Amino acid sequence: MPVKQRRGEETRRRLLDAALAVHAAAGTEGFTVHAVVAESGVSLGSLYHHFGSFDGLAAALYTRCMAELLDEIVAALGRARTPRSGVRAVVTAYLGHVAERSASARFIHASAYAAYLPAHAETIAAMKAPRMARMTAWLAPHIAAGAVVDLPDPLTEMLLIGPVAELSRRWLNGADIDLPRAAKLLPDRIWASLQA
Amino acid sequence: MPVKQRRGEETRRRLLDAALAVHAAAGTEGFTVHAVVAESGVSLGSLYHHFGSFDGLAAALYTRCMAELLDEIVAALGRARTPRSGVRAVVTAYLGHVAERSASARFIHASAYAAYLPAHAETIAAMKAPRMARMTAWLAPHIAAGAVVDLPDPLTEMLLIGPVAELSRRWLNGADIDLPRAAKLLPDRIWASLQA
DNA sequence: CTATCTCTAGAACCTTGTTCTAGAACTTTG
DNA sequence: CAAAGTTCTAGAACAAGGTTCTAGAGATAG
Repeated sequence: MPVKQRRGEETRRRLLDAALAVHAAAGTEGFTVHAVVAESGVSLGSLYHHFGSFDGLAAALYTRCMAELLDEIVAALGRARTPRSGVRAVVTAYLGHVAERSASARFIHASAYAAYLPAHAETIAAMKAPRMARMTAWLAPHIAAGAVVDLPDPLTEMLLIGPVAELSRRWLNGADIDLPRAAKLLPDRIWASLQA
Repeated sequence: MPVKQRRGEETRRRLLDAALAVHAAAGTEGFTVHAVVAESGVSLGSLYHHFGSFDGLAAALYTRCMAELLDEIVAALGRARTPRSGVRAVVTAYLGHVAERSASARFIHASAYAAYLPAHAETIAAMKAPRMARMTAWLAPHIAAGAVVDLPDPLTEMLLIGPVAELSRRWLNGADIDLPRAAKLLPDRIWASLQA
C-alpha cells in the first residue's frame, strides 16, 4: 500500500479518535473543530481536506460508531436460534454496547439528528441498509412460520429498538435507571409485542 | 394586571411564536437568534432580558410544546376506561399531535437533547413530573388488579412511548412511513408488551 | 414631579466553523 | 535520477452567529 495513502488513513483515524475523545471529555458544548484539531495533533487544513466540514467529520464518526453497534447486534442475532432468544440477544447487545463503550453510545445518541442531515444521509443509509437487511432476513422465516407478527418493517424495527434506544438515551444522560435490571426485564416484554 | 408586566408577557409570547415559526420554516440550520429577533419584530436585548440565552429561549419553547403534547396525552388517557384503550388513546394522541401540529412536534424532536442540558433540566423536569404522575396514577389500579405488568416506572414509560417517539422522529424526517396505518397497528402491539 | 425600576434597543464583541494560500512529501514519468 | 504533478499538511485570515454592554424610553411609587 502506498505510503501517502497510509498516512492519509492514519490522519483520518487520528481525527476520528480525537473527535470521540473530545466529545466524551467535553460534551457537545466543547466539541469544536479547534478542540479536535488540538487533541489530534493534526492541522485544521487536514481536517477539512479529509472530511470537508466539521459536520462531515461528525457524520463519519457517527457512521463508524453506528456500524460497530449494528455489527455487534447483527453478530449477536446470528448466534440466536429462536426469535425470542433473538430479541434477547439484540437487547443485550445494544445495552452492552451502551454500558461498555459509552463514549461511542453517547456520541451516537447526541448526534442522532445528524442521521437526517441531507448532506450525509445517504452515506449513513448506505452503512445501515445491509445490516438492517440481515436482521430482516433473520426474522423472515419466523414471520413466515407464524411465530412473529407480520408488520411493515419500520414498525417491527420500532417495537424492537424504540424502547431500548429511549432507555439508553436517558441512562446516558444520568437518569436513575438500573441498566442490568432493565436488560433482564425488557427482552420478554419486547418479545411479547412481536409475538404473533 | 400591571401594563408593564403584560407587555413583558406579550414580548415573551411573540418571541416563542417567532422561534417556532423560524424553526419550522428554516429548520435547525436557520434557527438563529438574529432570525428569531427579525421574525418577532422584537429586539435582541429583549430576547436576552427575558430568556437569558438562546438556549434559554429554546428550553422555554421546548417546555411549552412538550407541555401541550403531554396535556393532550393525559387528557386522552383520562377519557379511557380500560388499560388497552388507554394505550390506544396515548398512541393516537401522540401521533395526532405529530400529524396535526408538526411544527411543534418537529421542534420537540429536534431539541430532544436540550432536555438534558443541565441549565434547564430542572425546569423541564418540573413541567413533566406532575403530568407523568397523572399517567402513573391512572395505570396504578390496573397494575394492582393484575391486568398490567408491574415494572419500574421508567420501563413502562419506555415500552409505551419508545416506539411511538422513534416512529415520529423518522416520519418527521421524511422517512417513508404510513402514519395512519401505524396508528392502527401499533397500539395493540404495545398493549401486548404491557399486558400482565 | 422626580426617582427608580423594568423593558427595549441595537451596536460591538468573541467564539467557532470555514476558506485560502503556501509549502512539504511522496509518486510518476521522461 | 530529475523534474513535474499530486496529495497532504499547515496555520493565518475570514465570516457567521451567540453574547454582552451601554443607553434610553416608558411605567410605577413616593
